[in-house]
Amino acid sequence: MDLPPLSQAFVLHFGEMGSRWGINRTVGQIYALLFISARPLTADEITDRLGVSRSNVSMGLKELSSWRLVRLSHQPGDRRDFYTAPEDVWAIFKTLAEERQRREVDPTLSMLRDALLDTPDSAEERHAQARMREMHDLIEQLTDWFAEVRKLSPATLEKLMALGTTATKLLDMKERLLGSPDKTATAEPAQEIR
Amino acid sequence: MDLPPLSQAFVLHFGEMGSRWGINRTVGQIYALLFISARPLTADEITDRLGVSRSNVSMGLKELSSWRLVRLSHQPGDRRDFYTAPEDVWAIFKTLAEERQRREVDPTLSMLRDALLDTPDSAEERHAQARMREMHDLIEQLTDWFAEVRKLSPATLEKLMALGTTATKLLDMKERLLGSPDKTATAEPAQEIR
DNA sequence: CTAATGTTTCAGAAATTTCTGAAACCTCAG
DNA sequence: CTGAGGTTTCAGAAATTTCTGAAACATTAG
Repeated sequence: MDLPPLSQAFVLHFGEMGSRWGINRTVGQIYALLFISARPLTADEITDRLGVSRSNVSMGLKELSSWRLVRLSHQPGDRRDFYTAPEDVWAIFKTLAEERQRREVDPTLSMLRDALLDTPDSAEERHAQARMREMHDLIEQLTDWFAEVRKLSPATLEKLMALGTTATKLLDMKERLLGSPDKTATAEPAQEIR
Repeated sequence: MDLPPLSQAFVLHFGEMGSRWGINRTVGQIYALLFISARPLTADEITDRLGVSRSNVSMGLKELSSWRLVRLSHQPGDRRDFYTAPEDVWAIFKTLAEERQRREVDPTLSMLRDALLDTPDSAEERHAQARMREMHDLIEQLTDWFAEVRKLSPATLEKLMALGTTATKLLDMKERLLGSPDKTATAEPAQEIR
């Protein structure tokens, strides 16, 4: 690997973390390299800098494209493909969240939905199905919420996050202001913190 | 594998998804089985029901313990260990979020912090470091926010989530009500949606 | 102490995933 | 059409991860 120290540390770390993440070492390294690069890189440049095989890089880039984490660009008078990581770190995070949703959550949700349509044929199965319903409802709720959050602009999102602990106070405030709890407050008001 | 149809479908699905998740098939299956089980199970019962080796189950349970996703219990006059998945799906989700934070995010954050302390020795490295700072700041912000959110009671959390898109309106309301933006609104007010 | 009953560890077998080099495959300029 | 410049595919090699059975290691009842 042929990189200056800071960059090298970053790239190596992403390679290692890759495995905890479900992407492989090379893919992690390619992404890291693109992320910190000041300009678009060709597949060959990536190959040289990382010291892995050309085909490995080609597959890695394909994988990253399928995650929509790299963009392709071209330069006049050059027909090679140049790759970039998107500038906006917020956008990157959103993309990541969307893709993980699609790959890791949606299939489970759909399996659960199917399971909930079936008729359990024993007491045990009845209990199992009840648990599945709990899980399904939680996941669905989280999913919907994240989808809403992802729609917010970075600026709004930052404000919302900056609120942090204030969130509760804000909720209280809302309830006081709007008077009777609306559909958003169907949870039992007297419920204690568990 | 010796399970009624609904349960089997659930367990198999979790086994498969396991790989997308960074846990292995057996661990996924063990957890799924415990999750839908109406009563605590012994390691041997798990072994029989899943049809995998006893040692594999032992290791799987150890792994799940390290994730704090199973609890140990005992029954009078029996010295075997009985395992359960926590009842509360919200608690499960929180645990999962905390562990992933610890294993997947914290190491990166600490690497980034180190990198930001170094002095870049070229223009390229300077740019790389700037990108790392962007990433660091985003991750830190998200991390802090999630930590706050995790502190909320399930009830509050549900209310907050039920708000969904209303959040923005609520924010506006708050700013109107409280007049001048406080420390929670340091983001430039005029900033546009990108 | 010894048996019985239970759990964990570990080295190697099996399975899976990743990586490579070579060949196949574009696409376009001339 | 041809060949230069580029990318992708693919079968097998290499590496990693998972799984197993056997042995080691508790713990407690008698």
